Amino acid sequence: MQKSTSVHHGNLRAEIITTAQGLLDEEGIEAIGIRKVARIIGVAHSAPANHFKNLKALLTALAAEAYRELSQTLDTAIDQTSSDLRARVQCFANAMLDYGLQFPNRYHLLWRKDCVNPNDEQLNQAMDHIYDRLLTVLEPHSSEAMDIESQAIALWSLIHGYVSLRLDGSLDRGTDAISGEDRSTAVIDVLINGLSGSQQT
Amino acid sequence: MQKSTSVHHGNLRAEIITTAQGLLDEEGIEAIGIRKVARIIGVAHSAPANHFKNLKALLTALAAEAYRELSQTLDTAIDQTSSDLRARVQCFANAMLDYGLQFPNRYHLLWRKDCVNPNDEQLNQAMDHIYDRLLTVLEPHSSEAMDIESQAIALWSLIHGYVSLRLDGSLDRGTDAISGEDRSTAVIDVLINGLSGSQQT
DNA sequence: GGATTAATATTGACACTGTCAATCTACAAC
DNA sequence: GTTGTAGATTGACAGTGTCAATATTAATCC
Repeated sequence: MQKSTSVHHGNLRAEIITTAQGLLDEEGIEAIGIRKVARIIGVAHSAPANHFKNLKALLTALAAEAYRELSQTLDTAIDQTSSDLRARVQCFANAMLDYGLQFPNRYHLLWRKDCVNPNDEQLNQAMDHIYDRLLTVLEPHSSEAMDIESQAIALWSLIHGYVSLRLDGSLDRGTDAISGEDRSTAVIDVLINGLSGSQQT
Repeated sequence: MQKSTSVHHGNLRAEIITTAQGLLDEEGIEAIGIRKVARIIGVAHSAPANHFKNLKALLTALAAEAYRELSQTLDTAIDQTSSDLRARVQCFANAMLDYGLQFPNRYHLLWRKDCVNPNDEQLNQAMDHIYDRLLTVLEPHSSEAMDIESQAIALWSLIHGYVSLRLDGSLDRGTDAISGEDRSTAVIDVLINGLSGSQQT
């Protein structure tokens, strides 16, 4: 019953991830360290090696978890949405922005390909899942005038770029005449107008 | 005449930056280290401390230099452009993408706010300069229907997001039916259509 | 139940790193 | 020629990730 008495506490792996997530959220990616996590948990400095062969492996696990969270957030955001293109896209974008604002460092980790094992299975399929959701948002629109892939990439780029810029304060420079929420819908609207717009040679 | 004989070689600061840039380009940001740079140059491990009090200070200098390079690239790209909005925007976006493709790690450093002193003077004014150039691209358009700030932010977000995704291979997933160059102009076109598009309530 | 085997935690070591303090060197100005 | 100072050196300290060898626990088989 009292696992903590035993030297093998059985769920060390989970505890490592939880602790590392805490460090990530509060101090950033670079604050995560194998020895630091072990020290916080109260275990030998090399105990985590049994569960993660590398620091990179640990960070990869964190990134995979973050991807799953984001996927789930997007899934629930989309399901409850209307059949209007503008509403669907705004909903998707808002979910993405909300996640970034709530967990800035987790969001950053998603794109730190240098911290993460690029061949990781879970990670790649989580990315694919998100991209599929993106297509789900656009597909009902399905204007034959413009290829849907370019539209998807444009939307994905715009949202990711906007969230990134928001998170690292690059947009706080100019005098923001309008509030953050209005700004984000306005920015997304610019692109939505383009989605329905006429194709040009 | 032969400075190398003297213990003070006089231009150590420049040599540090050059060496660090080399490491950045070839091995990435995390490969840069004070001691490593000193070892490569052939100087004591603590010699760089006279010119950069921190590793962060060194990285900040590198980022400032990268910002200046990008600014200059954008400047020359814009000057030789027509008065057509589409052409101007495509030109701006292409210059940005080209810089990212040529120096991926320098581009990444631009957005690594955790590596860099956020209060650095040169850095901030370089960022402002780029944003001004962005407005220069859009201003002649000046449709009163939509506020130019949202347009600028949308464009900036789209370009930055697209370049980022391209650089870390996130767009290599789907079957790219069209070539990279055509894809990028198509993606930008989606947004340009939105810039001229009708404003929606 | 008792011995064996596999999983997991510990300890110690190695080669790194950034940063600080104290020292030494060489040049410049007075 | 002496002095002052910017710049380079050396040494130390507290960290880090990773590996190898050891010890301990848990599970499996006879």
